[in-house]
Amino acid sequence: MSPIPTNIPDCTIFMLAKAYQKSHGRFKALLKPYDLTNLQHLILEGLWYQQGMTATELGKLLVLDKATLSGVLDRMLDSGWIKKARDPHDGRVFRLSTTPKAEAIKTELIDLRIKANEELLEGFTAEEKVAFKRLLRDLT
Amino acid sequence: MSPIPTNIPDCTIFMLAKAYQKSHGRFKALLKPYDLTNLQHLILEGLWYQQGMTATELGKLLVLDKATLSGVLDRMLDSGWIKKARDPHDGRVFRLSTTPKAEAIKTELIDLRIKANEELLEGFTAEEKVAFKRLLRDLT
DNA sequence: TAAATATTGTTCGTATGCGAAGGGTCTAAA
DNA sequence: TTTAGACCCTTCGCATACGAACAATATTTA
Repeated sequence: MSPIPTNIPDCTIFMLAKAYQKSHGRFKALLKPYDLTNLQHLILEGLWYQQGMTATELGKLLVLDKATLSGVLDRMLDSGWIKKARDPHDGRVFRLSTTPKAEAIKTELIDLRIKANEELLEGFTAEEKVAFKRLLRDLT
Repeated sequence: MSPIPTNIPDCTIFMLAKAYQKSHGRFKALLKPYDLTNLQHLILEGLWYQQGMTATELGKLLVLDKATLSGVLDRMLDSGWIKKARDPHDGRVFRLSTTPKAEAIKTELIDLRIKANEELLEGFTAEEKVAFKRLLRDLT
């Protein structure tokens, strides 16, 4: 990852995009051995947070478009990470949950995410970490 | 844009993704009247910073993959925002520059970008703005 | 100079990401 | 109970994003 030139116009949107790009790329590399994409990992974490959600609920939790979810859920179904089950009370809905294949590496993946976050912020002091996370949250 | 739930695991990568998603979406809406995407706008700003760059140089400045650039540059050529000219000294290279169509709204677009950045950070104090931008830059 | 290597840009494959349209299902109003 | 509206999911279209392979061109090396 190249460093960003310093004499360009002041643009927080751009800095945000590049900070995201960098953190995404690093975590992507960490996930590669597991044959998981960042989005697929995020969906697993979402289901570990709450099993049995519908796609709409999952989309609200993760702030993702349902059109984006539709495709990735299919691929995760094919690759055996998640299950879909029709809701007996609502024929429109699928209930989503993880499979044993996902459960088998659950703690490993969560540790990996924690470590990736720590590495991302390793250059910050404890105060800077707190401040940065608070400001980031205020942005959303 | 839905607010992010507060009781999920602490994940800066996710917060960064959502902050980027939000700023990207807002600026996207501002750019829509001009028939420009965020990436196309970014490329125009890059060329306004320095005209005559090659695609590789532009990619280094904006931290973008050459494969990503190849497609968007073609579309911007077709829609008349930029020009390509072969370098007389290096047959592999195209020199990129903006067209009069882009120059005609240059100040308007730069003002729009400045305004979008101000709106993004409008909830922050002056000190918070400085701190956030510094921490963001340190991340990259 | 000739061959090996490096650089530039394109193309392909795969995976997001989202707006819009559409079909199936549920709910509520008439 | 019929039906209009709301809700859920899928599909399509378009635009990123990037790794890998590739052709054309430069540069370096033997």
